[in-house]
Amino acid sequence: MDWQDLRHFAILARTGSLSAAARELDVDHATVGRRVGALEHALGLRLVDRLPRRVLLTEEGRAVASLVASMEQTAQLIERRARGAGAAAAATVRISAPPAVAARLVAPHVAEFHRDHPAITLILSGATEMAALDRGEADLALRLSRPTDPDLIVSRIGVMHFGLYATAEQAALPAQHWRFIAYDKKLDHVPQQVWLKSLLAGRPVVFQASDLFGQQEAARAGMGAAVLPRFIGDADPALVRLPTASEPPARDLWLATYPDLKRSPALRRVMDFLGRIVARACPKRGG
Amino acid sequence: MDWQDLRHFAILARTGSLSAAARELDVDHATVGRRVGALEHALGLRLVDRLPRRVLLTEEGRAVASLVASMEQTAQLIERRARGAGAAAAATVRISAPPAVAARLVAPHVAEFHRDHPAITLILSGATEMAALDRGEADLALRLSRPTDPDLIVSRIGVMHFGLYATAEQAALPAQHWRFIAYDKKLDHVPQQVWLKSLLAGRPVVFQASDLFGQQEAARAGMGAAVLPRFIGDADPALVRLPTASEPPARDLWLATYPDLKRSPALRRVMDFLGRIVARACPKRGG
DNA sequence: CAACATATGTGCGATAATGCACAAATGGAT
DNA sequence: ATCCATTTGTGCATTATCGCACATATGTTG
Repeated sequence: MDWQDLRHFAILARTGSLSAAARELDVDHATVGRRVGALEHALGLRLVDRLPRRVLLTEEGRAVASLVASMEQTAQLIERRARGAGAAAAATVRISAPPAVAARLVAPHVAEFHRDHPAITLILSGATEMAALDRGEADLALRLSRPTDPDLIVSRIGVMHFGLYATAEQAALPAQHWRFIAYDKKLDHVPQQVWLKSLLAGRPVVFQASDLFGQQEAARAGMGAAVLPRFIGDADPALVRLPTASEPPARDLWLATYPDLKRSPALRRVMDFLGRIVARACPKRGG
Repeated sequence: MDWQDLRHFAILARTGSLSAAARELDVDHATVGRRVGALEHALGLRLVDRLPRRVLLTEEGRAVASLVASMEQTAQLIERRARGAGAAAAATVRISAPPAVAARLVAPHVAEFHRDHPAITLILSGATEMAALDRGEADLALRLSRPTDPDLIVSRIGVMHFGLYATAEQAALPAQHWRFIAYDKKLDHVPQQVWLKSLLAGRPVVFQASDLFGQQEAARAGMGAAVLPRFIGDADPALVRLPTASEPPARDLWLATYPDLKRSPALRRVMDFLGRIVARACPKRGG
């Protein structure tokens, strides 16, 4: 007797129709019908009378349904216990992410994570090298380039979109008077920098900063226009997004960890949390 | 969460190894491994530590195992209740079979059936027409020709083998002195009769009977050789089987009933019983 | 009374699960 | 110390299951 057949029957007994049970189980109504038929065959009993638009339980069906309901309660207990086992586990999880992502994307949400998982301590550090995982300095790494180490479990969890931002005052100037803020030369290969250079059209870079925060602060001070991730630029009330002649770049966000670490319930909770906030701030589709 | 994964885990928890659980479930050890792995993934927990020659439950595994044990008990209760529902059902089941099959194949075993299912009353009648089902005179029909009514559920449950039988005294006579016992002319189309006629080679039919019993009694009385089903001829100590120039015929045994009748637990019990005794007396292979 | 939404039933192709065969490792027996 | 029986793990071919599309029927609504 296949217990999954019992599960389908339990849901059918509760909902009264193959279609409703199918929706709850997220399978096809045909599957529910076949599964319950298989159960009837295995038990040698008729559990349901099939009518054109609903099913009725037979007397035997009601008897089995009351037994299988206790199995359903136990299964739900197992699932709750599994969730509890994860949440209750005291653990420390160390996250490494590019500084801007760490400070502006992750850090603002750690309070809500802590509220839901008080026993898990997060340690967040800003870094861009993959070595953070290798050196044992982090359990999870968020990165803008796909990690290539074959021993890592890697998943693409979002897309970072960019825009060009300045104060409203700067934005009101004629476009040929716009000034720009860039990274220094060692980051000339970075897609955002490449894009910024393509926009210059003879207009000057008046400030160079080695990190995004400096660029953002300079833009807020009216120095000029800077390329910022949308989740930063759109959230800053002092800045507006400028129109641009070409589409801004988009960069995938990757999450990497080691397989044995992934077995840890605490780490999985953190991965789920990062997946959710990245999905909100950096959706895979559209900007 | 797939309840069948839970079932595999329940057995693994009880037996301590993938191989032992596989034997109990009658599946491959690889299947048990995959199923338990799927459960671990669904729950986000590690339930077992896999060692080279055994598995150990983790602390979480022990917790889940104690919960799933109650599901196992409930499932066993459901199965026992299903068997009880079948066995306890008071019912009358009417069987129609060719007379020889009814009297010599089925009747000798009804005592054992009754012992196992005291609440089911069997009514056995000898008939060869399919109309017995149509007229509502029988619930189950055993037949030597495949029933063709599309509304019937039909299954081939055995093969009746035949032989030529006579007393040892008759058998000791020179073959050219052998005499034969046949059906009367109206059964000339029946395969056994066709075969018998093919064996005559100028030797006489000295007795004709309209039924098998008369033929068997005449053969026992030394009148000559008769074609009998093996399960009759081999079981008669007064008769021996004669060598023949050609292979005897074999006829399929078919069991037929109506679909709604088949849902009856009592009828299924009887069908199982008939299937077993026919399989023993008239196996599908070899003679 | 007609139309429509939703139910169950079924055949078939695609996908997932299983069994099989093999490899590697281990613990007990000799 | 060696050998053997039995374990777990894995790739691949085969088989079973599922989803999909369609048919039919029905109950509710306009």
